[in-house]
Amino acid sequence: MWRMARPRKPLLSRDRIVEAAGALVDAEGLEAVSTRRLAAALGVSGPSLYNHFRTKDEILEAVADAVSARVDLSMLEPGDGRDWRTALHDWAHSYRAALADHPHIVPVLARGPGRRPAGLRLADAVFGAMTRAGWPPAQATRIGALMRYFILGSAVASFAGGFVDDRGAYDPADYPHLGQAHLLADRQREIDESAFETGLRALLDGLCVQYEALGPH
Amino acid sequence: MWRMARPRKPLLSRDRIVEAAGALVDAEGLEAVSTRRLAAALGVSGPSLYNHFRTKDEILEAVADAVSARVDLSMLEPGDGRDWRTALHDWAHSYRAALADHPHIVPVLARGPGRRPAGLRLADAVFGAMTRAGWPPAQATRIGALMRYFILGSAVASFAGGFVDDRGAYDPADYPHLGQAHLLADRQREIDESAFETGLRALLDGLCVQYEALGPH
DNA sequence: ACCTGAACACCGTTCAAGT
DNA sequence: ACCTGAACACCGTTCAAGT
Repeated sequence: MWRMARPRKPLLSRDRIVEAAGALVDAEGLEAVSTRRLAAALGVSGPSLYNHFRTKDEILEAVADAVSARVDLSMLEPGDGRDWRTALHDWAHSYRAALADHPHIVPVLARGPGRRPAGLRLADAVFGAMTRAGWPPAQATRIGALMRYFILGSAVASFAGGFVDDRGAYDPADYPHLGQAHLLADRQREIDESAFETGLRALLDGLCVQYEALGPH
Repeated sequence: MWRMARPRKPLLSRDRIVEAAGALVDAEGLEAVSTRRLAAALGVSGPSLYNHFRTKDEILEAVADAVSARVDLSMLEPGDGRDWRTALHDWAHSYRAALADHPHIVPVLARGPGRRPAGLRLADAVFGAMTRAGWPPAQATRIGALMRYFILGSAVASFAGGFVDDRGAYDPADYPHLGQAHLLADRQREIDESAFETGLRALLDGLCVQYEALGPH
């Protein structure tokens, strides 16, 4: 008589948890994620999650990391033919697109790369591409950071709040310049989009100015 | 025998609540603010707050608005002599300084101006200054938005997380370019500062390029 | 009008117990 | 090793009751 077969199959895994948490965040937002709700979605009881993650926060970090991991980095890789400006431009768009797909997790991502490996890979890829293009290392680091600031700042403001839907919420008399039309909810989407484009172009134009000043390549 | 004097003096007011909430946020962070803790700090019981605010979130919005209200806007006012580029530069610095003074509320601020009056006044002031300088209204709106993206994105990343203190947290082999030194915690502060400066300059240089293209003034 | 205590429906996390 | 139920110490918010 042989002993009982040990746990035939773990019900949970880090990957399954992250996937379910991501789906819950996407569907109902960050504040809808509780350990009990998430566990229920996985057909399991609340405390089970703690066999795979130390805290709920770690689960959300992992969800954020999974989104970072989906950002296209091909334009920053050594083999790619694009010049640094074009590479930065295309990367910014692919980054923004990944965030737009998962707007509710953006505030977690914006807190900084933390220990998230995919976030660090992003920073590393930009750094590598910029140094290869001739930027000094210190400047390459700054470019990675400042692009992140702009892209994530734009995403937080655009995808997580913005102006209010209610047309009567503002008294035009209080804001002499904006009063007319510029802060209505239905205009907000196009403002966000065009402000992102304008800002990205300004950033890249400005970096070109600094690049010229480095001397010939 | 005259009837009991009616509530001699309200114990609470919106202003007192916002002030206490702000102090609590500054001292212990956003997640330390519970209605019970806040009420206790005010010498009152939890539900009392609901006589003055509809939700806890509204209290935090008011705290965020109070921080916005402290941003210096003098450089954007009609009388001021500064050209638009200098005004934008100085405003960005005063904005960042106000956020650095209250780092824990930054994530709330970053969600967008919402219904917060001080946030809207900021947007209005930038819009007014840019149109007076000759920018077309649509561009003036975008400049306000894109500057906000950059300033708040930088503040969220810098003041609320960033890289990790633990020097052993990263395996350099995983990040060939960053491995050496660029992501150590003690370097993070100077990186944030210099990346902000570099990005701000790039943004302003880039806007100047676009401004020239508008034609003569 | 403004504050209170009690209560409701939740939280994140720990832990002894089971297999 | 991995999952469970029970429990702890909290939450935000509502509401009847008091003054």
